[in-house]
Amino acid sequence: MPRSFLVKKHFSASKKPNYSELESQTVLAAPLLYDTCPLSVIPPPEVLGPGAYYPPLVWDAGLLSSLFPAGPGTEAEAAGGAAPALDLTALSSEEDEGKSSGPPSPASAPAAAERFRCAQCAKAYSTFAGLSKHKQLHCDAQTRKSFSCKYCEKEYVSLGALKMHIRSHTLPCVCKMCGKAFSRPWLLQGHIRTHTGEKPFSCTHCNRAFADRSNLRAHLQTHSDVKKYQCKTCSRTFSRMSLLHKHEETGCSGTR
DNA sequence: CTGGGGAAGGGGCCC
DNA sequence: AGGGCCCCTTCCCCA
Repeated sequence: MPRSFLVKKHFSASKKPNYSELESQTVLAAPLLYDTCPLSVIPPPEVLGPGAYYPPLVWDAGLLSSLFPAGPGTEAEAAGGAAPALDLTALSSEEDEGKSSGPPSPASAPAAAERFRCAQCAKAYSTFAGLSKHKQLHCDAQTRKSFSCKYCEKEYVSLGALKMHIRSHTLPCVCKMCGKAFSRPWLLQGHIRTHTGEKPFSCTHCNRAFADRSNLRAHLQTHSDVKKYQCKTCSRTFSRMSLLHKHEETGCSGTR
């Protein structure tokens, strides 16, 4: 399971997840002002999973210092494993899947892009911030106490990570034109383009314009004879991974 | 049925 | 540390 689309299609009545609880909250009941999107929505305590918490940790101002007693990024504390391990292996493996932009192989020689390496899983990062976030979201979560989301089974080691996740439930960024809500401001920006018709990303081959850069990137594949995604069986190439998956699922004949 | 476009979600990285 | 952007990925719909 590569990803869980926690807030997917909640505006479709037929496929709407159980967000009755969320919809009763002030975040979504607020005026539909996309330009007043609260960028740092701190969920009220009742939003967070009560049973899954370690109460003294939750809203304590000294929380982070308690999580990182020796300062963030200390390899020793990461490898210490003093706290009881949590079964977040599924989450970790999920996160590692399909990340072609991930760090280089741990086996390779140290390089500029590998200056910061996770002591637990050996993943390397070019910046300390990258390593720090990785540890907070994944590896440290296996050895530290965690913050659990009330709405789903996800657990995070830091309040910041949990806050970011909870936004996918609270959807603080609301479009004032249609009322649709999003977890992040830039998602809302992209959505607003569907109203304004703005398409800032143009194809240099056919001048077709797109509102989303990723969609342009996918479109560019259609201009290429040899496309990015190739079937290992028949060598046929596809412009999108989803098309390759379809091809494989329907049974590659091995020809063509 | 297949390919392509539109829309959206989430993690990683940079500032 | 947090915000914003980038990138990848997925799902849905339509021609």
